[in-house]
Amino acid sequence: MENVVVRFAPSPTGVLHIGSVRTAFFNWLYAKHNGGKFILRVEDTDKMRSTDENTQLIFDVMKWLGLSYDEVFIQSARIERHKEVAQKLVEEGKAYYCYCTQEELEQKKAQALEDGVSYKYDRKCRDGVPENADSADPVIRIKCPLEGATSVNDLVQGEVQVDNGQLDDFVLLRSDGTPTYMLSVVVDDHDMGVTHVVRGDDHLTNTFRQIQIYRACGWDIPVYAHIPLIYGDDGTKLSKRHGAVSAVEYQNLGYLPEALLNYLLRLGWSHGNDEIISVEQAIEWFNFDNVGKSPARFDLNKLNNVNSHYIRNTANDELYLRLESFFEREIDDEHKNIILAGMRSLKERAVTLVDLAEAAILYAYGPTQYTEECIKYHDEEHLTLTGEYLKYISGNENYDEEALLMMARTFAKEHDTKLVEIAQCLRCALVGKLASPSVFEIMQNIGCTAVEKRFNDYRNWDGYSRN
RNA sequence: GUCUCCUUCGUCUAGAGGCCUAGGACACAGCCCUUUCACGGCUGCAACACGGGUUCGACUCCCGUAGGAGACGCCA
Repeated sequence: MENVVVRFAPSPTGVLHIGSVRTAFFNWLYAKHNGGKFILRVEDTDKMRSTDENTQLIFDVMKWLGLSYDEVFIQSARIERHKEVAQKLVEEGKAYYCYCTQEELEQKKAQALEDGVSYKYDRKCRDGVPENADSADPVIRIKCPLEGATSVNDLVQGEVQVDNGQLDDFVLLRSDGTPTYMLSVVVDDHDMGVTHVVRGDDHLTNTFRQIQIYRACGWDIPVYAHIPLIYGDDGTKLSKRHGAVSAVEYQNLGYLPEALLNYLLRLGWSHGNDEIISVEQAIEWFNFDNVGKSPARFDLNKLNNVNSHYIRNTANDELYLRLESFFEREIDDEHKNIILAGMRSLKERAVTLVDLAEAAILYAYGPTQYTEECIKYHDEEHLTLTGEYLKYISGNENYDEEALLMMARTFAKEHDTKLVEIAQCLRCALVGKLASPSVFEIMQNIGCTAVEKRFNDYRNWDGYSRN
């Protein structure tokens, strides 16, 4: 494939949607796979709804995900060019001024709805300016063919054909002189040399309109690939009511970019039975043949699974770096080292970076409260037994996990009890709940003094007044 | 309503006419491992929407039906 040029063209009228992220990723992969160019184009022609915050968010998310682009454009900077094309089409008789007022069109639309027929602009102004044209600011509409059919050979959807009778003379330039999306995309894609348009299949029907513009301008039509949308668990287009939909939300929820990308890739695309696919492998394998045509539902369980996999497989020091923004307190060097020492077993238990950060703080600093289940190990028997175990080991030189465990086993046997009784009581003291990495590992890492302090705190806990 | 698209376990999917007694992954259940929780290992549960063709043979090809989704803006 020579000189592939693709683009990701989000509009900053809302926060960057997770579905858009997948579109961006597929574009990026296709460019990388073919050694082509990837363009980021912010489509902000709707000035009323576009915001700088959302634009910034797009850049931030792309950076977070590592989706680098070769060029970046802000569409509104190109408005003059868009206008120029519209004007030229009018001069060539391929587009025309329409003086119909919005009220007039609203009325016709309402009428069509009442009659139960589908509304299409009636082309009133197509063959010349009507007598009573008093609208000061007309729009420019394209002259769509009245007969025949338009077809595309989509890389994902296959051959799709639509009767031109379905098309109406849509607006290219608004009455305030600004271009519509339909015009802007086509002009920009052409000017930027875009060879492949990869986007959500909600744009499929727009394609037939956009092709009319290409034809009117006499330009080459790009290759299209319309990928299915991501649905929510109820099978409809993923939206806010389904939960988190913006890319930053997932970042804040503690998902790793590589995990999110891996998950999104497998949603609708496959490579045999492969589930964990690195970005490098994805670049090598990606193609549109293996993109399914049917929409996929977003499944948080699977994302969680993939995320925990990537967390487990990230090196400890690297993981610590990623974790820093999730810590809810300052960490001094001493405690940082404790966390690093415990990272191997901590990361095995985490689903998100949020979980991991929380568990790490607990590990290094100890509990600030105890869960209800700790009451069970807060009776005289457990406290005495565990207290004696701590006394039993206090004089020992080897304060390491293995030795502590061995001594606990011996101690339990001597006192005719089970290891689990001591371990769980210790666990309550050390982290305030019944699930954690090995208590003996924690003891080794935080040291004898901290262990005794945590145990005393636990002993002094007034567990029974909590209820 | 009109147009377009879709339909394999609950979910993501493998499947290019015989390899299918339909495979994998997530989720779920059970067992093993085990100081808890996880991890890991094993086992189980669970699907070709329906009806017609074509064919010696159909999850795979064709046609219908049903269901679902998307698009129908001076939004993108």
